[in-house]
Amino acid sequence: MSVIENNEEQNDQAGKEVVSRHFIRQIIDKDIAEGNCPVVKTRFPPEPNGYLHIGHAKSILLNYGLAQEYGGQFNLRFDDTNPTKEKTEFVRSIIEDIKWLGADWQDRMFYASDYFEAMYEGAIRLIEKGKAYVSDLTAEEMREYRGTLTEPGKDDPNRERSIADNLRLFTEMKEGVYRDGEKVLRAKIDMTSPNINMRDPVIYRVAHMSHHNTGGRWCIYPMYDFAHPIEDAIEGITHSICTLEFEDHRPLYDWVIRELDYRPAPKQIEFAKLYLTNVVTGKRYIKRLVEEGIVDGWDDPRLVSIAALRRRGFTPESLQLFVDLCGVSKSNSSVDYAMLEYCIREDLKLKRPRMMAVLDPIRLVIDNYPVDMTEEMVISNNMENEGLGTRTVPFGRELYIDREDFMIEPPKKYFRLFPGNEVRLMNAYFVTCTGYDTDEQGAVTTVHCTYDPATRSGSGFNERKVKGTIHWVPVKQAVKAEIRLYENIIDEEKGVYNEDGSLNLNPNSLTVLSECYLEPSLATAQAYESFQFVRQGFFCVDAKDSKADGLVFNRIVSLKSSFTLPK
RNA sequence: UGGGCUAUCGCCAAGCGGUAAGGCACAGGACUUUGACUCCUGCAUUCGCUGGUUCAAAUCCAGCUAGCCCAGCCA
Repeated sequence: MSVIENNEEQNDQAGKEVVSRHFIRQIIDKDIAEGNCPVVKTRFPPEPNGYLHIGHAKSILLNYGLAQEYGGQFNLRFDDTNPTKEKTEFVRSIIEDIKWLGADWQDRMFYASDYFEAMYEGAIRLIEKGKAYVSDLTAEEMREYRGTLTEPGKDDPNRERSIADNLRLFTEMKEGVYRDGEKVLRAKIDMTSPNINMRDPVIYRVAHMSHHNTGGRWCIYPMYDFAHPIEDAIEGITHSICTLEFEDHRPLYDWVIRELDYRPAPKQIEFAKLYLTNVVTGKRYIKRLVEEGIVDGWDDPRLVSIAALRRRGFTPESLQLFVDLCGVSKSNSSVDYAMLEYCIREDLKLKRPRMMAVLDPIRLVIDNYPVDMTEEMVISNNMENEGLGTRTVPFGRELYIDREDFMIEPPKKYFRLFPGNEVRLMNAYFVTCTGYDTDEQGAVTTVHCTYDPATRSGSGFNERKVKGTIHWVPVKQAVKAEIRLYENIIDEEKGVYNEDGSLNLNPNSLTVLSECYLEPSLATAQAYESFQFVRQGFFCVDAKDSKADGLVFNRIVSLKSSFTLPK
């Protein structure tokens, strides 16, 4: 007896989903267990110098998710310490994107520039401790003194300047006595360090420029390596999560925290960026695509900026699923786009109505159907989710069907319409093909059929079965629309880059179908609204180009298919 | 010829000394008013390589190899 019970218990254990804990969670678990961290505080610190893309989404959702999971706090902080690159336009778009993703910073949205005073005071303290000095070196000289990856650097001629002189000079820097580049403040660490970041890094520079947030109040600005740890410390961030390329900066991060005696010390943790295979995220490449008119903006549905994904029809939930499936680690990796496609299909599958739309129309005439008759077919919006209700679609003698659903001479295993074959018109009747018309070029224009009134959907007809079911739209009530089909903007066969560094573009990345017909209930579809078009894929109303009297849909993703026409 | 990091299935990724989770992709099959969904089934005798320690190694040690990052007054 006890053996059986024991087994059942083990089965229960095995049945529980084992969620593996990635390395960052393990670090936090340990910090909490050791009492180093009463509340977990994370942050997402974008520089407002561009649009967010899917890589940022991983970081946002990671930081926010961790705060949620541990009952802590998540801050949004604009890391705006370099006025030469930053614009308020980008803070606007970043806020919009993060909100849309669902990461909630509540009332904690900050600017690094809000802390300029504290940073300035920190710099003064460093100078007073003899840990920072003003340098007269030019940028070129600085580079020469720094040494190389394999050779140590040389001490700055100004390295032993007196504290009093440094204080005076730094104050003059702040007061605008010096031109851009004329003087900088350096941390005094170790010019022979094997880690180049520790070779007396510049921590303040002069820049006479208006800042998007502080305007003309400052003409000296702190460098990232000095500013970031201070920002984190001021906000009480416990775990400062960044990407791998900052690993070498951690000693400097820790140095700043230690020298300025910030407690408790925030901990920098690095993880691998998210890369998608055959996808471009580089700013300068996208800028070129926009300038050359190859895409219609940073939110072109073929791109992977958050705005583009939103416009294409991706949902926040699908991106959350995606980053969850990708995991968090320290190995550089590149995730298949197929994984993203899986996630959006998975999310939309039960949430969206399944409608009929004909992308490449030909006419189907039911010759034995009364000329003036119309039937109202009541159709379930989603057979797998009855909660989505029903709608009505008019059915008549003349319909549009997709060109692909008829062949004069079908290959083997083709079970759609061809002369003599019977198929089901989805949610309507069985029809049998009796003939077809062609134009002068021999292209099929109309397919002729007869229908069997006994076979109406829902009637319980059970005498015979058909192998094929095709979708249709009534000619008279159809809504005309434009549908845009997308492929990867990169030619996947050739890889992302040419030898000269240019992009390998796929000339077929956009296909515009201008004569598509939708069932009438789609006439009122609103921007960003999405649907399954049965047997074809998921589609979303384009927020930029769609009009009430000229609907435009983007194909988000096709349905999977194990059938391809032999060409 | 410096320093830092990484290496487990086609792609992600668990694993933390006790004998290779899971997902995506793919391939078969069942079901089907979406050639979809769902459901079954299959998919690493092996963990970059070579040695060593151990009763036992993907896990520990040593030595190699490969890839990524660093010489901004960018972040």
